[in-house]
Amino acid sequence: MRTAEREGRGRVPAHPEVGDVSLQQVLEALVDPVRRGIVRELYASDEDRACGTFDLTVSKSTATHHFNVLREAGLIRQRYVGTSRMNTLRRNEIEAVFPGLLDALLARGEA
Amino acid sequence: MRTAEREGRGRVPAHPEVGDVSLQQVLEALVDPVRRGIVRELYASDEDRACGTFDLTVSKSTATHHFNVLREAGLIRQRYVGTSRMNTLRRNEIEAVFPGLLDALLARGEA
DNA sequence: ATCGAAGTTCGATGGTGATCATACTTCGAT
DNA sequence: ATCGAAGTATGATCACCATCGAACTTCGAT
Repeated sequence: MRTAEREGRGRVPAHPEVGDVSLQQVLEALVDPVRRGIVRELYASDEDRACGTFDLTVSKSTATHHFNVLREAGLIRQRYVGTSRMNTLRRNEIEAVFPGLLDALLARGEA
Repeated sequence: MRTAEREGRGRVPAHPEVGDVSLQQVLEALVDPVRRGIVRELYASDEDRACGTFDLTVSKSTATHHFNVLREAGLIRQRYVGTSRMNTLRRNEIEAVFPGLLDALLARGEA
């Protein structure tokens, strides 16, 4: 198999199993308001979203950093489509491992 | 009224309304594993607990700092009894403002 | 009135993480 | 084959925060 490891540009980035991620890591990911904003947008839209389509207040390189942190915490799944990197919330997996967490964090309209 | 402001040593420390605390502040309080351990013990015991009775891995001065952070985030209530400072979880108030949050964070046996 | 127990206060320190600019890569479109 | 758009990599900077020790305060008990 050759194509399985590639999709778009470069290697497919590492996506841990949500069950292998510690609560500590998840909280460290979600304590940042920019990242919580990303998760909130994904939670609301329920569609693939390219990194560039988010309403972010930080530079592109910082945005890349935040998306990486979210992916490594098992919160989002990323894949390439052309030059765009599409993002989805791993909602069901998160709910299975951390039941109620996303709802509790996103319930209020807060950033 | 004179005694209302005093109870045990010094002034009664400031306890914000939970509704006035931002989710950001609550998360910043709960992202620290030592503080989450304190909350977990309070959640399990459901009784007043003196600071010194907790199973903490840090020095006394650091412990004081952590309890202060939790109080200022609206998560615990503190009062003096003799030289001891007793702590309770503000469970109902937290549940009213951030429903499901404590359960989601403390569900797993994780620190 | 003394002593110890329980916390507090006060700097100092060290590590971590968010941020940015710059340079670079990769892809699609022309 | 070139160009621009979308992101990535890298290195630097900066602020914040957890941590500690040492000195201090306050209270109850003797």
